[in-house]
Amino acid sequence: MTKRILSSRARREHPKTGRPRGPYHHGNLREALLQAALRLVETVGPGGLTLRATARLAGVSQAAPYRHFASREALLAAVAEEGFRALTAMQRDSARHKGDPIDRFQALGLAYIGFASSHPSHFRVMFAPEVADKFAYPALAEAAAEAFGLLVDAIAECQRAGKVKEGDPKELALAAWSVVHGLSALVVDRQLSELYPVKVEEMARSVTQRLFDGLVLDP
Amino acid sequence: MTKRILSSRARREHPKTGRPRGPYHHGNLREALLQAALRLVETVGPGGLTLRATARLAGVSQAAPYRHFASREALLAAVAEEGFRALTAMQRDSARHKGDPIDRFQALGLAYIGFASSHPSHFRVMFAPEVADKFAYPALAEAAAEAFGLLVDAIAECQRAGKVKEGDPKELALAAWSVVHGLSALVVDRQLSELYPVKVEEMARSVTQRLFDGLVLDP
DNA sequence: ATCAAATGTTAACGTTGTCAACATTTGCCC
DNA sequence: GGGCAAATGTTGACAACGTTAACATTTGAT
Repeated sequence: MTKRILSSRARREHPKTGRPRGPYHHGNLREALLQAALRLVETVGPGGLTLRATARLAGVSQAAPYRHFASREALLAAVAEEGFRALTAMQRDSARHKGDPIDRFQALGLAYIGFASSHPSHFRVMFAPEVADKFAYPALAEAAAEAFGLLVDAIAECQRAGKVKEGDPKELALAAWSVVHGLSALVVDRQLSELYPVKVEEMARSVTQRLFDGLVLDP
Repeated sequence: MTKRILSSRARREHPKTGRPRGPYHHGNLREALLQAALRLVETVGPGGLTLRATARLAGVSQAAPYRHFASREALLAAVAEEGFRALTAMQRDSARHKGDPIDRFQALGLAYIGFASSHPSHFRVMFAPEVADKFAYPALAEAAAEAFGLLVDAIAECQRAGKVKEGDPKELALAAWSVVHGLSALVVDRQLSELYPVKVEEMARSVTQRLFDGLVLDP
């Protein structure tokens, strides 16, 4: 049996609240709230991602989310975690079919920028100050670390293949992360509107190329 | 005569609001509000930077700010603008005494990261999503453009001195901006907490060096 | 079957952004 | 100087929000 998600609880509407009067228990409210939040963040942006709006979209009362998320911050953390997982998946996917380690590495960076520019609001939540301490949410911290780990591994792979300079792969990966994250943040925060939007891919290639010029070993 | 700033309006307190009952007109409320907002953003962070708190700190009523700022967003834009001006000043200052164009260029980048890590909350407001369209605030757009212009000019100078590859200086500057902005954002958003905080300067040098490796012409 | 735990609801509280209505002050024009 | 409009302040209201307390319903273990 498929799980019901969002506000599709059965039965008829409550005359006062207008909320569909479903079975008292939702069945999988946590997941439904997360889906509702993800939908909200894309449609109305991070500012419109409120607990009450999420509850409305999921078809439950304003206080129901507190059984599953301790606070708005906790909901944002869950949304951010989901973002890191989606980002990681997108990066893996775009690197999968590249044979050359350098190509794989570049694909990761381009996918990062691609994710940011195609899901700007979601990307912002992933780095929003509202989640003051990421490490208070271990699942979030782990999802974020996995994304960074992808870069570190790719660098190490390039080094093993003799295609990138020696050095601590973490340090090199930090430089790489900084470039792609920086361009992503500038794009998402509309600091580059003069050039926006078609040239994002072009800028991404240019910017990552500048970095490679510094990392790659020429024969 | 010196201008009164913040809540130092004369006379005695109002028995109900507790607010000092000063002369009805403040004299320079816009500036006082801006100073109050700058103080707030450093003490309580971007989330605590509310219109009402700003008004309280400036010693005026909750609605008074609306005579000078159309909305909270407008106040945030003014704070952001002030941030870009401070950043530009810091960058200029740290590059002033460098003779070599490359050194000047690196100083700009290090100053950028230095500003971000020493004023994280202010830095966040400068790139916050609440100010949806920077170009709705021409003074803000201009202040931001000036900071970017600093980088572009420094690159062009390096090129004239034959120290950096040929190419559109804007494009090269974008790569540079991306690196320093990316590292700044990662530091400010506490993505690098394992390494934090003493190593920021070290990371900054490392990361900018990686970029230079790609830009600088070796003899 | 019973009863505690899990999970939902309603109703409040304080805070916020914003606006309308009103008050005071300032500065200009005669 | 006197009067009057504009500038700039105040008060009081409203809706939306996060959060909590008190209560209701359902579920699952014994």
